[in-house]
Amino acid sequence: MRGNLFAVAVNLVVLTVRSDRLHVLLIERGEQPFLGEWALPGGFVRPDEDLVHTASRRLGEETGADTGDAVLGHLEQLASYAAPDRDPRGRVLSVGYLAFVPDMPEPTPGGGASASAWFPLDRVPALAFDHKQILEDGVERAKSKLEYTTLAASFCPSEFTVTDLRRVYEAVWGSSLDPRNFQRKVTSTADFLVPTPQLVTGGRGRPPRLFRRGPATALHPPMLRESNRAAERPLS
Amino acid sequence: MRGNLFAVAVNLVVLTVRSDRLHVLLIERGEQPFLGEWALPGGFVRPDEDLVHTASRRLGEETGADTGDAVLGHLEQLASYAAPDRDPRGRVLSVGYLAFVPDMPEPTPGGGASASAWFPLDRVPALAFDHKQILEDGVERAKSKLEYTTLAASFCPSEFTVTDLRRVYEAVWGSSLDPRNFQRKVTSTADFLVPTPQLVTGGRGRPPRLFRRGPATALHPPMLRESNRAAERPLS
DNA sequence: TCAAAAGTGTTACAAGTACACCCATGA
DNA sequence: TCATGGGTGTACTTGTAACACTTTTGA
Repeated sequence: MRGNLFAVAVNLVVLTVRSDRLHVLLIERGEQPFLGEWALPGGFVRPDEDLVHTASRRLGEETGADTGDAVLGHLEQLASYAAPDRDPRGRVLSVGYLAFVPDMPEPTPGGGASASAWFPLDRVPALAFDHKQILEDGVERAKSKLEYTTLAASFCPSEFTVTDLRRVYEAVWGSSLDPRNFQRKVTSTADFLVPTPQLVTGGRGRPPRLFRRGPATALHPPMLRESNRAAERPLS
Repeated sequence: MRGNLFAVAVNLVVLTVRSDRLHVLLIERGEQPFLGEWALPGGFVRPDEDLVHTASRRLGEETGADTGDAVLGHLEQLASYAAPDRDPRGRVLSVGYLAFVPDMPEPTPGGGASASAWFPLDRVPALAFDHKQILEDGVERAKSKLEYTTLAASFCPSEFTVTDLRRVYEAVWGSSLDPRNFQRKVTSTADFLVPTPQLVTGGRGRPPRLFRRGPATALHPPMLRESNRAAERPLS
């Protein structure tokens, strides 16, 4: 076997929707290199540890929730990054992971971080290493995954309304969707949403019904974003 | 930096269409471990070499064509595999790459291989390491990429007929498509196919026109495979 | 002139878009 | 009772499926 060895790290693009905007979890580095700069959470893969185990462990440490195995949330491999000069310490390969989590309290930093916080995607600071690229790849993957899977529900708590789900799509895609057609589309897709007997009272209009995730994973036919069809209609 | 280091390899899922069937390029290992068994072509990443450079270099060595940079063919990263026990020599992370190449002459083995050959996908022997998994992931990725991109043309030579292109879809998906509707679909997608003035004579029927690839990369709306439509209409 | 493959036209149907309209609640 | 958001009905439009039909060649 060749002698050129790599350190292998995992970096997480953890996305959530807060206040109708897509946010990413960033940590402030508590050690060299890039001490004090913002970066994606991550860590080195331990001996005898599989990649997804490292990712799920670090995700739990940063968010407090065990989102890797739980019903809520979603974790998948994104891509690997190994440019020879991407880390000043030497040859480090980073495997990017993409995570969707429901909105949760402020994070508690772990794993070599001095602070951590949720950033809206249009307010992301300069990032250490090549993490800007990893983040962009993750966001692009997230946008297209919503088109042909039911993963948007991974951003929601265990029970949610159709409007909650629509706001996830609008936040991730940055465009607005027709509430009436959206309602019909998601409620008529078999096994996507399971209705509960409960309605949410206290809001302004007619109380919406609460749903749970169904067993469906794919959306056929897909939900199309604006950009696929015609000129984009910005949200705001 | 931690002391647990990995060797990093690249493994290629090289697909092509020969005789209307999807084939994968396999090598017979010329060294330990798994000496004499079939495996995906690959190799270790050299110092100062980026992942895609390793992949493109090894692809060129195995096929004789420089398909990574050329107009013909396609090369993309697939996923990384790093189970602790996947290689008996120690901790080895393998980055899978997926390549589409036009049909070409028999390959010449390189890089630690004693032989290499194209195998139809339904005649693939047992594979070394976890290469069966990598191959399955690559084939599944290929199938879905044909749905929403123009990459099917990467399997064709620089000039090809609509029927050539249709046979690519049929070989990869393992299903047959209506030649008349397929014709309309691909010729009416802007910038997918650029007509040349030439017709192919010598065949049995009306001579088909030759096309080149256009600049389009995405297919909107996507080309749907049978399985997508059948799955969505179960027992009513 | 016949068989075969390329390519066009047409009808039927499925799905998405746009929007009118009704429902159920809080203020 | 009005404003607000949830939810349904429906005409219009786009795209696919199925298939009849014409075109252009070799045998």
